[in-house]
Amino acid sequence: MAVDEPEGTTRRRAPRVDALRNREAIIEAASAALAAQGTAVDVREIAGRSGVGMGTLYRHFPKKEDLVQTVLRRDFSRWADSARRAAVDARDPWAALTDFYQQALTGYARHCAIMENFALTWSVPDLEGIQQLRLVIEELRARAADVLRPGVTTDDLLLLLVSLGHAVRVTDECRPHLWNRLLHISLAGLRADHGEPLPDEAAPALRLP
Amino acid sequence: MAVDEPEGTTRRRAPRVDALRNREAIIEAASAALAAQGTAVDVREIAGRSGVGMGTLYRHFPKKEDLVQTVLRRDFSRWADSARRAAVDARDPWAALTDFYQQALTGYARHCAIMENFALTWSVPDLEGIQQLRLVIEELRARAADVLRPGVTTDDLLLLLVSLGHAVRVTDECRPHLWNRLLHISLAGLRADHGEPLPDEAAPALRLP
Amino acid sequence: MAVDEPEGTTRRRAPRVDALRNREAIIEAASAALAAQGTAVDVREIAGRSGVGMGTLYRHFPKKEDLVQTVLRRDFSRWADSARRAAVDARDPWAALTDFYQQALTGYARHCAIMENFALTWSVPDLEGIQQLRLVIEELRARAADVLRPGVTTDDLLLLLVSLGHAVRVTDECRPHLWNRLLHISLAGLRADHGEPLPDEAAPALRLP
Amino acid sequence: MAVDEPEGTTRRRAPRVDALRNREAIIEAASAALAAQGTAVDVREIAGRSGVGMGTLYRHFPKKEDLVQTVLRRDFSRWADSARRAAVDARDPWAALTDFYQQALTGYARHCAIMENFALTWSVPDLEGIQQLRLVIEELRARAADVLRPGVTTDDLLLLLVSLGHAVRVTDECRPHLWNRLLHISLAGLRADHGEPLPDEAAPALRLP
DNA sequence: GATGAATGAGGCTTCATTCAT
DNA sequence: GATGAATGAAGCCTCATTCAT
Repeated sequence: MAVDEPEGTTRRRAPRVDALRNREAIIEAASAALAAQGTAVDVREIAGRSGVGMGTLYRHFPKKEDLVQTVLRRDFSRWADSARRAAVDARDPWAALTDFYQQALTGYARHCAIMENFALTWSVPDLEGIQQLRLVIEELRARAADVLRPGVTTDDLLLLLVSLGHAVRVTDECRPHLWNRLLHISLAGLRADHGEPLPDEAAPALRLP
Repeated sequence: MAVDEPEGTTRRRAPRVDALRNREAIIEAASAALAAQGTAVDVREIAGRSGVGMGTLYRHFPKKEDLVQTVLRRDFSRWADSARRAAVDARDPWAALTDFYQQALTGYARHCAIMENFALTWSVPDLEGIQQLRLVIEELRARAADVLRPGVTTDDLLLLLVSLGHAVRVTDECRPHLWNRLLHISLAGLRADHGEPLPDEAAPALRLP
Repeated sequence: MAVDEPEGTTRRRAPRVDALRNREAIIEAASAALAAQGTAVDVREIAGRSGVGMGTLYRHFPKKEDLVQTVLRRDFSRWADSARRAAVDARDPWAALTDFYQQALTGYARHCAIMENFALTWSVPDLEGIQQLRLVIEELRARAADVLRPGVTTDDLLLLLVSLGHAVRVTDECRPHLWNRLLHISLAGLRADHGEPLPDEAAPALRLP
Repeated sequence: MAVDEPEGTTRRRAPRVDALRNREAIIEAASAALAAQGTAVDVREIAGRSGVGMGTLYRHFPKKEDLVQTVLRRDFSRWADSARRAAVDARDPWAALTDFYQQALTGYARHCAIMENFALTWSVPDLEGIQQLRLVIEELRARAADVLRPGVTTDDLLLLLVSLGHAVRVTDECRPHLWNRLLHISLAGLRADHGEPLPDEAAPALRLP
């Protein structure tokens, strides 16, 4: 403890440089480990990969869950961002939508833990990060309203992303491009040239047109 | 003894013939537990729920994996069967396809462990049970060929099922009918009235139409 | 229960023929299993090999230990007998002794559980069966007294048997005749042509001649 | 902290450097437990005796087998060493041999697990530790060649050790010096004053002289 | 602040023994 | 009496978390 530090103080001091570096190392290692093995990954492995001891890891993240959330928020945001950027570069609203899906699914869908987490979107709707993605999708939907089948909501588009994300994960290793066909099919289904309204969420249709 | 035995009672102290009843109890309990918690469920919990001791459970299923496989094969088959039956009753090929998805997704998609297992479809393609489902889908596809978008394969339809199954699981508790809308969208995408060919699985399209 | 059986009677009735047959089958199976795997053998395996159920086995032998003791006594006696017979046929007292060892070690030394049990000879000296063997050895010793080194006791000879039995068991599979050389060496050491007295058992010699 | 630490205390809450102390405590406890109960000893008991938790034990030795091997190698080596030292101090080659056996049998022969392990000498001849012992015995044999019965091999001497080791173990508790007499007898049999050659290992003699 | 050793609850599995038919 | 299913106490091992240095 520094000599000029007043007793009993809790003044926030700038964190040590190495503490920051450690924190980053932990997050990077955790990101890789979570991507590869999902949230079931052993904390020891993360500590090992980051080159820090267990104590250090637990100083920065008192519970495994804290670390997982931190990493997932970061990775999730990056993912959402990369997908958003793909969309803004597009030449028209429809291309924006398709490029968005393409990038989102290509980019992070193989991140095991993101997919696990993404599945929680609806059970924990205020999940940080998801709002960001919602906003992007909402805007894409608004801009593409003319070419979208009437009644398609942001939730529909979000769920489609979750759904296709799972398809990607499932086929990534053995049939790496199969999901792309599914994306085409789904996107075709989103286009405006279909007459029937979509079923009301509150009243499940037992008969399909 | 047997005649005055009230129906539906008998738990604790199960004998000879009731080995079967125990076996069924174990399978039922395991089915419920696997559906709710996936394959990570504790064997003790299954034993507890079935009302049998660990030894009994392990007499019937020497390894946890044996029990899991037995239950999954059963549940998977039932699932596939119920979906198939929904299809055969349909009034036309297209309705057969849509009813099949409707039933498949309504029926068992909330079964955690089936979904885990189903996700392995492509990495372990000879997974028992999957062939049965493939055959059903293959036939549905053949019958509906006229109304299906050209180029749609059995694998596409199978992956769509896996993909929507995930959507069901994800939204089942909080938005129980949301997936239905996604199903409509995807089915619309499968219809014949779309001009462009689907992308070749071997050559990933970087640009979507 | 037979009609003419008086109430409350405990008159020993002749055991059923099949009960006897079962008992024998259990003992035979246990003998084989114990010989091969020692007392650590699974009771289930014995029941399986004998073709009876667990309940039958436990009716005849309420504890695993009871069965083990029964079998070992039988096998031990047979062993002792076969060794004794080899001795009585010998042409002279020394040959009787050597043939006895030869037969004893050749015959049953590969019986895992007998060896385990034989090791208990001294800690449970009234072990049934051991007395029989002691008598045989005592007689052999008496008859061979002239050619035996003075002071050699029955216990010495018995311990030599236990000791060599272990050597047999240890080398039986990979060097099946090595123990025979050790037997020769030991027997040579038992002959009369050595001057020094053997150390008193009560006073451990710290210095050897 | 270190200077005022009383010697020989410290149990519970062991730190950094004391990982070594813990490791040693585990090994000591395991050595005692293995000596007393053989390799069937419960891992929990070893942990309990060492005053560490299961986790600590498994940190140092990931599998029970690892701990067992570590301890046995250590104890075996110590045993072999103590026997070797007894031999080098002897006044002549014959005394070296006898002192070696005396020490080897006195010292560690009561170590259950070493005996279990030693019994595997021939089935796993490259068992670590055994080579060390072989070398010692080989040298003793060479030096004592003049007084040894012709044809006695290192394997003979090694098997004699195993064999007598078993005798020690068997009699250790109830007749603690009985084995000493057997050792005298065997050693007498090893001396040069016997005319007949030992039987060839490959051709079992059916008739003894 | 960093380190990594220590902890112990909890998971899978085996097997001697009991019990209902 | 026979049967074999049921029982449950151990036994081995893992891993999130805490703690002394």
